[in-house]
Amino acid sequence: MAAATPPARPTIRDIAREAGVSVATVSRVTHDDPRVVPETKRRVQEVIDRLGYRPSALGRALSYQRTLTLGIALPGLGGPYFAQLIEGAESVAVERGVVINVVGTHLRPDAADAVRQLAERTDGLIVAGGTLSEDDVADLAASGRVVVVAGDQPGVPCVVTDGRAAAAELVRHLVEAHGHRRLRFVGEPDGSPDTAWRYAGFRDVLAERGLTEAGEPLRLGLDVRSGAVAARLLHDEGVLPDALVCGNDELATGMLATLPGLGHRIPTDVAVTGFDDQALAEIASPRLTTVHQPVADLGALAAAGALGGDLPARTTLPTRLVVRESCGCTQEGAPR
Amino acid sequence: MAAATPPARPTIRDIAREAGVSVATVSRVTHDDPRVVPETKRRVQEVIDRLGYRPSALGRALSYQRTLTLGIALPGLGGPYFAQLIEGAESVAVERGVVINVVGTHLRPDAADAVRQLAERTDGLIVAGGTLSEDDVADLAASGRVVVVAGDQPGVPCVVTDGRAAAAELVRHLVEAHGHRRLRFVGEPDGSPDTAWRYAGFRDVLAERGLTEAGEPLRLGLDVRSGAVAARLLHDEGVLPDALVCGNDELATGMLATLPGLGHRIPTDVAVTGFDDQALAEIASPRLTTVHQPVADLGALAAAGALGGDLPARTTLPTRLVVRESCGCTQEGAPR
DNA sequence: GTGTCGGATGTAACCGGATACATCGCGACG
DNA sequence: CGTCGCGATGTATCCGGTTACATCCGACAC
Repeated sequence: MAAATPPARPTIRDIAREAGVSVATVSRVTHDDPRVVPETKRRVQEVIDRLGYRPSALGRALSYQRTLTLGIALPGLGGPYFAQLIEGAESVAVERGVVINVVGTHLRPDAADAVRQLAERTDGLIVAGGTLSEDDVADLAASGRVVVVAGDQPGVPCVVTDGRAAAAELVRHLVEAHGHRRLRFVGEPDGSPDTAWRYAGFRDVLAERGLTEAGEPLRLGLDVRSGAVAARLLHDEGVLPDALVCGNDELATGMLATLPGLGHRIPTDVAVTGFDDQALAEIASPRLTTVHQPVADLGALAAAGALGGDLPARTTLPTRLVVRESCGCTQEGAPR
Repeated sequence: MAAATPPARPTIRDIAREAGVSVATVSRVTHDDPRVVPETKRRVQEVIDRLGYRPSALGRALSYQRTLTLGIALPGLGGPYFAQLIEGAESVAVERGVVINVVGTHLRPDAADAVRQLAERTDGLIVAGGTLSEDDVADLAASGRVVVVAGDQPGVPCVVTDGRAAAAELVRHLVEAHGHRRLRFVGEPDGSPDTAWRYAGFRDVLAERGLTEAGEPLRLGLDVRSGAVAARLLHDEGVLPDALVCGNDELATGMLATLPGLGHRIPTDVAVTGFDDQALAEIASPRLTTVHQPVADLGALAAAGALGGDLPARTTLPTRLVVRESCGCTQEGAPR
């Protein structure tokens, strides 16, 4: 039997020696350089195939001074929001022959370090809002790396949606179309800049209408489970507000799933709204009134910026209010 | 005014020159080598700080022949399953001072290539089942890379759960405890090995009991939206089976959300089961009967294997049947 | 005074590629 | 027949680190 060869990866010099040519010629063959005469090319290619040679990405990167990689740093990998962001970025990356590397930081005590590591191995970096402190991002940008923030940060190119205005539009719908006056926000404004802006928009409208919040924001995470927790919390408080404005769709879905079991009908007893317009929102019952965000477009734009170079300091993409039934509108779109 | 220095990253040689020492000394300082005399160390450190020098990860990796990075290749980044897998892996990675890089391939025409690229830059690789063809994985492993498959593949170290046995246990519950005889599988068995095993377990029990499938598998994706589609499809067929065995929780949740609206009560008219026991399963209404998988443990084990080295050819982690209400059991856990 | 030893630091090679420039060989042309 | 030009290939250097080994120097012992 053939002795199992220790699978040491051959280097370009191994190939050169074995094929009786110079490393330059091997490199030319791997780059399809037309200057190599067919016969030589064939011979080299044969050796490459036989030895299973593949140029080391590391060596290449060092020499090119480019890694052909785009980095994306996110707080966590859960949730459709980030998946969509990545998809958007991926579409651009594929076009440019670049591969995407993602890191999630929310489990890491050394988040900033992990991202720096990533930055080190990529040509450009997309940092999602809330992944790092502003200082860390600024630091990164200052160290000569191309950084784009999907979210909000002065001094660094950003791609954003106007969450504040979007939330305001949503809340205005609740107030104007449905006459709700006792509104409560669900989500942790201090948890992420996005949530903070949404909360700000929420408060804008209350102020505008001379309303007061029906209680402190319910400071919970942005996941389904937190929605269930929030529902129980509210139920235990006794009296529910007219409407619950949730930080995102998952949170809202958790409430949608839990409130009816506690005897609160939606939207009759209480209206619920989401944010993001994810797949869930359309499936939920009642279907969720929410704000559509062009998340994939954000990702694509950020990717183009991070790879291409010049992006204006700030690009704002439009959102769209999606009125379904959880706010109290009918299937046909009429209020109540 | 100081002319804005072009933010070119200083190299180790820049530091050496500026500090009046050799590159070896600089390297020693960055490694906290005790052989450097304090005074020298201080001087070098000062220059490092002043110029903002950070050793290039690329250069280091090339020299070390290690990247201190663990790669994870997944089909897509959506869905809680993969998020959990990554979390499990991350816990191990953090311990070992290794950073994780993730790539998703489902949007890439050149999936195998993208993963190879990743392999190139990492010390070990976790490939989720269904990400690549078996050939591609074998190829990768053959090229001297440490590869662990989270899923099923002969010839490569695997960490798995026994999806076939788990599915069988689930289906047996439907048949024995609830007396369901007309069962239908929802999901695309050819779509991923996991789904294939689950379908196999499903068929095992049917065969065992002399039952026949109540129709072909509904070959759909594993997401919420597909569940909604499946529900409509079934409704349009007219007569529903006794029980729907779904490929995962998301699919099941989609059905849970859609069937009632079409006039089918769950579990009275039709039982529905999921797979994976994700957060959704507990929140859904009715709460979803499903199979708990130790996904994070899988991730952790795979990471340990990919980083540490020797993992047995195949490690199987136990699953647990989680009986809730969507199968027809009552809250208290009694059948019907 | 000289030999020895050890600690601090420097020199140079190496990791795996890419590539500017040098070299070589050959046909064409004056 | 010498030379020029050009196409094919080789040589050597660089990318940014690490590190085995060499070197230098002062202290100490004899």
